[in-house]
Amino acid sequence: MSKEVGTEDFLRTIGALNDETRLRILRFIDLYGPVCVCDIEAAFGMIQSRISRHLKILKEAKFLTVERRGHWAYYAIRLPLDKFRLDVLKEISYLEMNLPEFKGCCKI
Amino acid sequence: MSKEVGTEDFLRTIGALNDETRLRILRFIDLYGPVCVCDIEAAFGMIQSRISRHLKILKEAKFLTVERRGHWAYYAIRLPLDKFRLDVLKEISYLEMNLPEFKGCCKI
DNA sequence: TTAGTATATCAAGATTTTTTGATGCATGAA
DNA sequence: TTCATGCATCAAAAAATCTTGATATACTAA
Repeated sequence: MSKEVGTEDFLRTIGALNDETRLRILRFIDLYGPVCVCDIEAAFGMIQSRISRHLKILKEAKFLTVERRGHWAYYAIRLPLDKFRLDVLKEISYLEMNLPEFKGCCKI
Repeated sequence: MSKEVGTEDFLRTIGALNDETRLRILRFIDLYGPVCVCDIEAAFGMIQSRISRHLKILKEAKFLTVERRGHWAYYAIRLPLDKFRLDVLKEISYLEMNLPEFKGCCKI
């Protein structure tokens, strides 16, 4: 961040973090690298539209990027990440949260 | 932060930041040192119950402390601030926000 | 005591956000 | 083509948050 100008971007970033599900998804992706939506869906036991929405919010807040490959959309931590978002990710890594296991679900 | 355990504290911290008015109040207090509620009320042109509520949220998120002196309650940045909250305050200091002027309103 | 001021809190309405289920759009296989 | 799958998006209900006005508390001065 830092070179951003208005409060709007900052609020979008903060708003993206203001939800426990999104924190868990963010940490999950941070840990398990690029994953597709169905991986998250399966791991978290949540319906697809819900996951999809949270991913969109995290993407718009510039924490994530998507890359589409065939059927699948792979979400990953956006690189490079600015200092503030890195600080946030580190802070999240310290949190005691119950994260689901990762088991790849996509048959590629 | 960092030594905090659950996501609850983190979410309280993030939630406190997830409001433009609170960002402005936080920056205002960061700039103008300990101020009383009526100072903020006067500067921001908002009613007292609204300011009071936001101050409470910022205090519960450990950004602020209160010290009561006679009629007045002086709010200040909590010291010492942990690294994450310091990072946040610095990030907020970069934001282009329109902050009201400070004019002490309390006749002590 | 009484009155006035600064602040906190409550309840109700307004606004925003989250969740769900339905639908639509691609892609790739048959 | 046709069909199934992965994902995005929409609308409506549910839940959370913000704002306001009213009221309560606590302190001070007269």
